Amino acid sequence: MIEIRALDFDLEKTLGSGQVFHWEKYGNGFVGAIGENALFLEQRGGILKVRFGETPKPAPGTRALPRIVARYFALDHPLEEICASFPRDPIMNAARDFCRGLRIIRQPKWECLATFICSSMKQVAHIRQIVRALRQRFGEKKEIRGHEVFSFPSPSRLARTSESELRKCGLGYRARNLLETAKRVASGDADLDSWSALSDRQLREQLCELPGVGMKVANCVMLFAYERIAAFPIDVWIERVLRERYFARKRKVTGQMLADFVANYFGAHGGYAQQYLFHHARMTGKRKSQSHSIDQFH
DNA sequence: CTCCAGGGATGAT
DNA sequence: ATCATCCATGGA
Repeated sequence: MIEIRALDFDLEKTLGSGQVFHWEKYGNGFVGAIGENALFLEQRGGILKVRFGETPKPAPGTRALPRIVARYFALDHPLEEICASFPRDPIMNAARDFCRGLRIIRQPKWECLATFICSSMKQVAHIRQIVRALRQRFGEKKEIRGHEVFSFPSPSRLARTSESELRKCGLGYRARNLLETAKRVASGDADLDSWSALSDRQLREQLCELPGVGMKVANCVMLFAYERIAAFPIDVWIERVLRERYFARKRKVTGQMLADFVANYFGAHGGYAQQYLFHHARMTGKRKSQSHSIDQFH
């Protein structure tokens, strides 16, 4: 068990804000995995307590684990500075107050890309279910505190499944996109790591060539896996916020107008602003705000 | 039961 | 460039 100082950080908000989908509530904390490392996490004030499971042979040293956790949760991001850069308006102010301590996670690239290919036209609860099924069927089993945790399956593992096997995970028509993208990544045709060197525009262009990846998913992957914190995904929730709050009673607002507006208005840390607006809207929305919490184990 | 979801691809204006 | 339609699935 190790302890990490984590100031200006809210574990529950960060894990429950719809950027990652596999962490499960467990007691006063969460069980899940960072890459191949199965973990139990629990926050007590400014301290993040971490227990790790029995890992196979090449276990990262206990020296390396705190850094892996701190990097994953982006504890190095200057959150005060980022929040101070948000525009001052009633909507943004409310979201900023509500989401204090929420950080944009640095996700493994393939895991992030694959899960957001699965996310299209799915509620967060459905995505969690799909991701759980993919991990259980094709991932590697780990154990933490007597509980099974599965790593996310590699591109090559998914590349040698079939569309019908993937459909058994509840993927529907997304199965083909996930399979084809897995093949491109596994073959090296799409080299996700090398894309880190690309400009935002070039990276977005490469991502959008993958089947099942359009502007929204590309922006999610850029924001959640490539540290492009200006990337501003516009989903149905954000679009509703923009149209109802920022473009109130205006007609003929095109998608391009929304994209241009957010790029100029929310600025260099727009991705953070977007995540705060998204989480705030989803948690306080008038429509069905009951039981959005992460599923409890029993 | 109905409604709708962290959309994308395609084809018609 | 913008819009219409279809695509499966299952929680709420």
